[in-house]
Amino acid sequence: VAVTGRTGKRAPRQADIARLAGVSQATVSVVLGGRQSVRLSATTRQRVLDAADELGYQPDPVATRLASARNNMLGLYTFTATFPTDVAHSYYPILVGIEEQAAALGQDLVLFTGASGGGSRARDEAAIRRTRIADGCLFLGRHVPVGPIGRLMESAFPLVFIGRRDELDGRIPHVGADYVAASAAVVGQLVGLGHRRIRYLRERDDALPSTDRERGVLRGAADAGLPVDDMVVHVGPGESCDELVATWRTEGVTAVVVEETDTGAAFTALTRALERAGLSCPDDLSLAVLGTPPSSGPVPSPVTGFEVPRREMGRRAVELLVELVTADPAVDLPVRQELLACAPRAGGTVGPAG
Amino acid sequence: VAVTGRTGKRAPRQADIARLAGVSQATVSVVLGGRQSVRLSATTRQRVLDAADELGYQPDPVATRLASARNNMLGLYTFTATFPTDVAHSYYPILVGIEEQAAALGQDLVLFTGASGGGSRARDEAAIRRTRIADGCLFLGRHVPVGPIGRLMESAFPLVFIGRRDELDGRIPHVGADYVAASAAVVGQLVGLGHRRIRYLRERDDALPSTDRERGVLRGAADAGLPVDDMVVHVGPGESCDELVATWRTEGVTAVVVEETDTGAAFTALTRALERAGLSCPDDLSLAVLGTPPSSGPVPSPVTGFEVPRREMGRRAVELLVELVTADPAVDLPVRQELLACAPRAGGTVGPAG
DNA sequence: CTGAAAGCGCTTACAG
DNA sequence: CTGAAAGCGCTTACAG
Repeated sequence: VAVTGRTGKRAPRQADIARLAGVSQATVSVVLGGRQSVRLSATTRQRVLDAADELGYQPDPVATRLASARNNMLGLYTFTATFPTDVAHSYYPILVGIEEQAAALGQDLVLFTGASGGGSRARDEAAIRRTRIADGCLFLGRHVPVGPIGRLMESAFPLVFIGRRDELDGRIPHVGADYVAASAAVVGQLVGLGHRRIRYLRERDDALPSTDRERGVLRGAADAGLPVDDMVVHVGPGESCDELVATWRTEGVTAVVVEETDTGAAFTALTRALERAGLSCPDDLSLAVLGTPPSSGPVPSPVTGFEVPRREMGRRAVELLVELVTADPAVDLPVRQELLACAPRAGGTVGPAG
Repeated sequence: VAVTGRTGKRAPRQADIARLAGVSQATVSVVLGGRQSVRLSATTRQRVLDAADELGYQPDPVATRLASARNNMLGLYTFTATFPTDVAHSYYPILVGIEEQAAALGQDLVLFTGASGGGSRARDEAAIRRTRIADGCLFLGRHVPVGPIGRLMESAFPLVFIGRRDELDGRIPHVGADYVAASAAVVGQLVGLGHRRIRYLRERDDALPSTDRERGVLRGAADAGLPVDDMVVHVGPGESCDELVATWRTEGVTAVVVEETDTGAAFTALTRALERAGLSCPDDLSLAVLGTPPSSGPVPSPVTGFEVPRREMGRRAVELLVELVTADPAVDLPVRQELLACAPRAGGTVGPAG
């Protein structure tokens, strides 16, 4: 009844193989599926294999998936454009890691672009629901639409977030970076060099990567017995840091730690202000950045701080997702959540306290 | 009989809506599919819509696809890793364009990583066959496996190559760059500045982007009445250009045009040799490059030449592919092949002939 | 105007 | 050891 939809030669199906080999279509499925649970005579098996080979058979992944088997496709859902034009430096290494590991594990990747439209709630819901076409899905973005994601998790659809998440009672599987430890270590390093008056500059946007870094900084300061009350300073989008820098000079601040985000706004604002004030690092002020700045601009490169292991995060997320996908659905796995260490970057912008 | 395969709450199906609205599942399909060919009473339609809304229905993309409708998924098959670590500069803008346009047209993207394995013929065949999971597929790479691609085309599977192709009797749909015209224009520019002794340096690997550039260079030279016999010079991978540069000096060569490829090998070899020889551009020698070099290295930036419109190629390829996918299969479209113009880049490495 | 049926190409219990 | 049947969740002619 249904129409082929296209002219041209049809791709061979299991039914074609069955006809050629003189067996039933179900037998073909068993042979090609490589299921040992069912035992077939070697000759039957070989006849099927030969017929499949002769016809150049390739299974239809859509049908395979609908029949509840696996697809070998992993989804990647980004809450913004997957290939950002201006923040390529941030996502790209993650994508490289994802593709690398997906290829290694024989998984194709579905990029769900639905989110890019910046759509309504209903569109988001539909877009997220659509990830089901894959065996499982990776999610990447600063914020989580808890409704749709919760429903996906309820239905036991395998998913892994890239970046730590604490929504949904902390049950969201993820691979993140240990910003807390890395940030605390940066402060520890400064303290070790004799710095006592340290400021932490961050953007206003509250997302976990930001609050984790702040927690780390405060922990590092507290561990060293430093006063913490006036340590954290915010800078809004588009704001200048000129006044802040001037204030710090009068306060005797010797080191500044700055947040690094996708946009790099805080870092850029700070380095511009330092340049305008004619201050150089580390001579006039020690500077550390909690991540990898897009380019150090006026400040000597590399800037002291740490590396976010983006590529490894991508790779590891794929590994975890494949584990979830291939796991026996009967057994309940513990929620998979991992934080990867951030390697320190020595850099040249930190020196002993004056 | 079949098992759900997963624990957890099932997502609502059309059958659930039908039960709730008191209609048949097929009617639900008609309503939600928005088909005007079938006319339904407004009340029935509304009841179905309400029920769908109440259940939070989202169609199963896999089932939709299997039932021979469209999928809104476009494939992207690269004959190497999709996200190259070292040649990111070359593919990335294409990917950006692809994603941009795919998102604009509501298409998801399937990245087929099968090729990355560097597999056998059979693996290639399987990997390429697998692209059928999408409504159509984009192909990206220097070489074409004509067998599998030919079979795909025979079956009327919509596909578009990025980059000009002349295989399969020139019937492969593609979006390329007009290297011939752009390369001829570069030579024309040099001639206009009085250069008569010009050399063209290229790599040995023969692919269409290389031969098109060479054709353009030779055409530009021929149009200007320049002798063409000793114009083209090859450099192998890893070879130095030191001797070439020395020879050119004795031959009175005043301008060199160099090929630009993914690896940038020829350009890099040449600029290193120029540096070692202590030659500067454009004072000692005019230099033009047929593309956008990864970074100009020792040579002043930007280098005179042209821009490959990679992002536009990606965008346009998606547009063409969607046209093919949505075309009425009954009517035969002409083979879609387009060459995009390369914008000239003035640069600062070309001057009047000494 | 609406519903029952067949089919997309597979997998998987189940019956011989 | 092998085959017939049901089912995955849809779409689409076709019959009422």
